[in-house]
Amino acid sequence: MTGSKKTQPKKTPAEKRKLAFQFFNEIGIIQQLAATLFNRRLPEGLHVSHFAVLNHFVRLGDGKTPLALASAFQVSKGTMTHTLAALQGRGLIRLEPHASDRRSKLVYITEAGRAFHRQAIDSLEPLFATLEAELDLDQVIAVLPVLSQVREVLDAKREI
Amino acid sequence: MTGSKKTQPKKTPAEKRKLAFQFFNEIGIIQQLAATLFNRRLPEGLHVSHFAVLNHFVRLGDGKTPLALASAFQVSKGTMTHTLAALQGRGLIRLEPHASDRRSKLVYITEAGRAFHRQAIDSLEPLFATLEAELDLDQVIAVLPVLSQVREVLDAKREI
DNA sequence: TGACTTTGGTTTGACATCAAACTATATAGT
DNA sequence: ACTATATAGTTTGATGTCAAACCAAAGTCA
Repeated sequence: MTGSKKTQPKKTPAEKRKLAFQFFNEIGIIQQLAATLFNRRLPEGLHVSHFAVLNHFVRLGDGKTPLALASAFQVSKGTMTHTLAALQGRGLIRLEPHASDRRSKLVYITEAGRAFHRQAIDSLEPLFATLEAELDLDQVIAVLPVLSQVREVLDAKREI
Repeated sequence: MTGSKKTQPKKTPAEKRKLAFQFFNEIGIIQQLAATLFNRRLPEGLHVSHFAVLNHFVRLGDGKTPLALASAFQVSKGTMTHTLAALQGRGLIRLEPHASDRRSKLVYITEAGRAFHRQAIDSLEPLFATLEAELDLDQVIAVLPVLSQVREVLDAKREI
C-alpha cells in the first residue's frame, strides 16, 4: 500500500504528473464557472475583480498602496490603476496622498464601499444556499489545507 | 465528533459558509497564480486558452464543432470564434465544413498543432518538476474527487 | 410549400488585462 | 550638490472575453 486509503494500484510518476495536471485543470474550470455565476449576481457593471478589492479591505484592512494591491492580486500596476479608478468612480473607495512618499497613494474603503460589499455578499446568499444543498460542505472544507499549501507554493514561485 | 478525523470544535453553519467562501477564494488565487506562471512559459503570443483547445484535442480527440468547444470551455461562441481564428492563423488547427450541416464546421488539430502542444508541455516540465519537489503530490491527487464534485455541481448550475 | 422559430457561427462594442513606454518623485553614488 | 538609477503610478496599444445583435442554414408546423 502506498498510504492511500483506497486500494488503488500504485501510481507511476507519469500518472501522478498527469493527475496533478488534472488538478489544475479542475481548478481552472471551477474558477471559470464560479466567476461566471458570481459575475451574474454582482450588481450592474461591477466585476469580481472590483469585489475582490473591497473584500480584501474588509477582511484585512485598508490603507494599502495601489502597488501593494497589485502585488496582492497578482495583477499589473496598470490593471490596478484601472480597477481603482472604477471603484473610485463609484465612490466605493477613497484615494489619499501618501504622507511620506509623494509618488504614492493610500487606498481606503468608504462607507458606501462597505455597504456595497455587504450587499454583494448577500446577493450571493441564494447561490451558496443551493450549493450547500448539493455539496458535502465538510468535504469541501477538509480540502482547504491542501489548497492553501498549493497556493503558498505557487505564491512563492511568482515572479512579479 | 462530527465525522471529521480532526478533533476540531463543531462548526456552526455560518462558519462553514465562511470556509466554503474561503474555498472559492483559494481556488481563485491558485488559478490566477497558475495561469500566470503557465502563460509565461508558453511560447510567444500563445495563451492558455489556445493551449487548452489543443490539449483538448490531444486528450479527447478532434473533429468537434466550435459550439461544442465553446460549451466545453464555458466560453461564449464569440470568444471561441476568436480563439479558433488565432489558432488557424498559426496553422495549428484546420477548419472543415460540416458534412451534414452547412451552418456548422469541424475543427481538427494539424501536425503543427500537435508539435506545438508537445513543445508547450515540454516547456512546462521544469515548472512541474519544482512543484512536485515542494508539494505532496499524493495529497493534491487525493483532493481531486472533491474538486470534480464541486465542478459538477457548478456545471449543472451554469446558465449558458 | 411557406412563414415562424431555432440554432451554428460571426461581428460589434464594451471592458479587463497585460506589457511596455512614460512621468514624477526618491534614493544612491560620487 | 549633481547626476544616475530606482520606484510609484499612469498611459497606451494589443489581446481575451463577454453579451447582444446579426446572418445564414435548419427545423417546425399549419
